[in-house]
Amino acid sequence: MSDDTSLDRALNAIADPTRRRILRTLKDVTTESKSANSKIAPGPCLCGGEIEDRIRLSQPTISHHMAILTKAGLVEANKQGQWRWYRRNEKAIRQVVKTLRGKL
Amino acid sequence: MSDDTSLDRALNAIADPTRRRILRTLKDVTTESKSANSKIAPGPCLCGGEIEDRIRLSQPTISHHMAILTKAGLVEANKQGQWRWYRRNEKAIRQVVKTLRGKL
DNA sequence: GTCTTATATTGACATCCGTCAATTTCCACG
DNA sequence: CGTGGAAATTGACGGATGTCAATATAAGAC
Repeated sequence: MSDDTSLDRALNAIADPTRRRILRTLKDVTTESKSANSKIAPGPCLCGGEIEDRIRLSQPTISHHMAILTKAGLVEANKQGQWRWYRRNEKAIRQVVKTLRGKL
Repeated sequence: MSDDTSLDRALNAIADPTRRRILRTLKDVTTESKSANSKIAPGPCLCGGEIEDRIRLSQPTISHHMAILTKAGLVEANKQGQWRWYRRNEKAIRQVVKTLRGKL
């Protein structure tokens, strides 16, 4: 996949406010140390339902956005049983900013 | 205008490939030292017609994109007679990258 | 197997967006 | 004035996009 397409996808993903909220939510959980109400809690991850709870949009909508963020490489998904744990791909996110600084 | 709206507008502007081409075209002219075929050439600027020539899209389309880029603050427009000279707003562009690094 | 829960997919809807042709506005110059 | 060129605006069109309800799929628990 060409680098241009990659930047395209990343920028498209980032341009949507809801998806930026999701990325931010995924980041906050890192320092938040999710405990009680968390369903399993394998580190700085959130599953779809938890994201749904925090973003307050329908489950299909969240699923849709997570697919876009994943395809853009900005988050990684880890399937574990019936859950999918989402984690930010910090390296990819930094790379977008870096590429932007050069290509803009 | 809120900072969030500002980032929103900037990201929206940047997310479109054509507008990124325009920004890049505007940057290239800086080192290109436009001479012969240039109509007036007041420094590192391009007028609408010149951008139209290089991007190869219709005049209304270019005008549309320039309005979006200008509203986002990424380019500045300087009206001079019947021409409008467009220049990159380097400070604003750097600011977007910086804000992104923090807010993403 | 059946039930329950988590996620994905489908289909529909309204809205937004990029593009162009046609027209209008603005402005310099005879 | 009027003419001509540059840019903005309008209107239309097709395509993409965000959202949800309904349904389907997957997978653990009983």
